[in-house]
Amino acid sequence: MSTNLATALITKLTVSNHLEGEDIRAIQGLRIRERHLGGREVIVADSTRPGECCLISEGFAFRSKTTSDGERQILSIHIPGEIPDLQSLHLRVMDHDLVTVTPCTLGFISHDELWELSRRRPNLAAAFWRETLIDGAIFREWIVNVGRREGAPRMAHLLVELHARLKAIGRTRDGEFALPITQTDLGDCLGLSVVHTNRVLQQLRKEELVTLTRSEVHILDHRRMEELAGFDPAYLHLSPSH
Amino acid sequence: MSTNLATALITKLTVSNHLEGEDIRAIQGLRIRERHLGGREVIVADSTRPGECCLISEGFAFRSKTTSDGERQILSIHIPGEIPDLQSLHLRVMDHDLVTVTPCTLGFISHDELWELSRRRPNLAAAFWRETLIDGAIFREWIVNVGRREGAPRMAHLLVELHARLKAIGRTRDGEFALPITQTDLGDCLGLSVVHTNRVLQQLRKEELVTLTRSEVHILDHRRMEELAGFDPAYLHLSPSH
DNA sequence: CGGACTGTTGATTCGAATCAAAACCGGTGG
DNA sequence: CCACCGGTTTTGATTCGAATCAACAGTCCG
Repeated sequence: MSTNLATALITKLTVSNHLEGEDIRAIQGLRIRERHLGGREVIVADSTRPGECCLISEGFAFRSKTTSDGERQILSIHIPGEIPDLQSLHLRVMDHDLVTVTPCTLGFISHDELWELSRRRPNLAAAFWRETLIDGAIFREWIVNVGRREGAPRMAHLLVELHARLKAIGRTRDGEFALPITQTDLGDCLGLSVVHTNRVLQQLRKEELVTLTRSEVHILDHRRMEELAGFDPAYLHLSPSH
Repeated sequence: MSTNLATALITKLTVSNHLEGEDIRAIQGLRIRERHLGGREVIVADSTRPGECCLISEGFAFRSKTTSDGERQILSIHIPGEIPDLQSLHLRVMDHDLVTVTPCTLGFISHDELWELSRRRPNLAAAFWRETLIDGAIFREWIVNVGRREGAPRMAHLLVELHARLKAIGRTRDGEFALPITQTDLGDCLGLSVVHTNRVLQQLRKEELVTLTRSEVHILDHRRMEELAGFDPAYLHLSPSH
C-alpha cells in the first residue's frame, strides 16, 4: 500500500537525478509506514533524535526555528516527494522543527532501512546526498532573499521559486498552483510582519502580477514576476546533468 | 608537501566525525595541489563547472551571491580545514562565488580523487556528507539571523558563531581570534549597510561586549554576547555523536 | 607623499514594525 | 438557519530601525 508513497519519491528524485531500473525497484521495495496528519501538526520537533525520516506524499510542510524571544522563522517549504528531515540520517539531533502546513499523507522510513538502501544502491546514496545539497542551495538563495531584497521582490521570489519546484513535479497548471498557506506563514518565510506581508500582496495584486487566495496562487505575468524577483533558477539544479 | 593541507582537513573533520586510522592514512595519501592566493581573489566563480574541490589550509574565504541589481550577500565564512565547494562534487554548476578574504593557502583535490576516496572509505564519504549537512544547518541559522534578529543581536550572533567554530579547531585564545575582515564584509554577511554595521559595532563596543579591530576580534563578555544573540550552539553539531 | 580603501559622523529619508481596530470568513452548535 | 467564535485579512496611524546621502578622518601601501 506504500506504492503512492514510493511513487512520489521516485517522481521527485527523477527531477534532479538519473535513476536506474534497479534503483526504482529498490525504492518500491522500501518498508514505508504511512501516516496521516492534520494541518499545523509537528512532525519532528527541535532537539529530538528521530530514528526515521519523513517522506511527504501529499500536502505541504515546513521547517522552522523559533528565536529566544519567540519569533518564528520558516526555513523552507516542502512539497510532495521530498524528505525534509533526510539530514537526520547524519545529524542525529534536530536543530529545528518540521511541521505540516496542510493535512498531509506522510511515509516514515527507518534510518536503518535508508542506510541499508544506500549501501546496496550507491547511486541512490548519491541521489539522496544530492537532494540535501539542493536543499542547501535553496537555503543560500533564501539568505539572499531575506538579506538583500525588499518586500515585493522578496515575495515574488518565493512565489516564483515555489512555482518552479511544483512545476517540476507536475503540480502546476499554467501558472496556477495550490498553496494553502496563511499570510502569517508567508511573512515568517520572508522575515516580514503579517501587516507588511498583506500590503506587499496587495501591491502585487494591484500590478496584476499574481492573484492569491487562501488556497491558490496564480502567477499572472511570469516574465514580470521573474524580473521583479531577480529570479535565476540555476540554484534549483532541476536538471540531473547540472 | 601536502602534509599541512591534509592535517588541516583531518583536524576539521575530527571535530564532528569519528575517523579511523585508515581514514587518516587515506587522507594523507591524497594528491593535493597546493596554491597560494592573495586577499579578495575569486577561487571559484558562479556559473562555472569546477573539476576539483578547494580545501582551505590557511586563511579565510567566503561564499557570496550578487543579486540582479548588484547587491552582494555573503552566504558563509569558511575557516581552515573546510572544503567550501564540496557540493560541486554533486552539483556540477556553481550557483555562487567562492572568494578569499585574506591571503590563503589552498589545496585543490580533483573530483575523481574524492570519488575514489569515498568509494574506498565509506566512513569518509559519510563524514563529507555530514560536513555538507552542517553547512546547511549553518545556512538555516543565517536565515533566522538575517530574517528575525535586529542589528546588534545579529552581529553578536555572527561573532559568537565564528568564535565557536574557530575554538573547535584550536584557533582562539581566550575569547580572541584573528578575523581580518572589513565592515563592508560584515555588513554583507548580515544584510546591513556599512554605515549601520559601523554603528552596531560601536554599540557593542560601548556596552563592552567586544573589541574589534581590522584584524582581531575579542569577545569580552561571552555570557552577555550569547544572551544578546540568542545563541544556541546545537546547530553547529560540533560533537561527532550529535 | 599621494591615492585608495576603510572607518566614522551627521542629516535625512524610507521601508517595515508596531499598535489598534475593523471587516471577513469558515466552521460550530444551539 | 442564524448567532457566535476564533482565526485571518485588511485598514489607518504612528514609531522605529536601517538605508541613503554626503562629508570627512584614518590607515595602509606603493
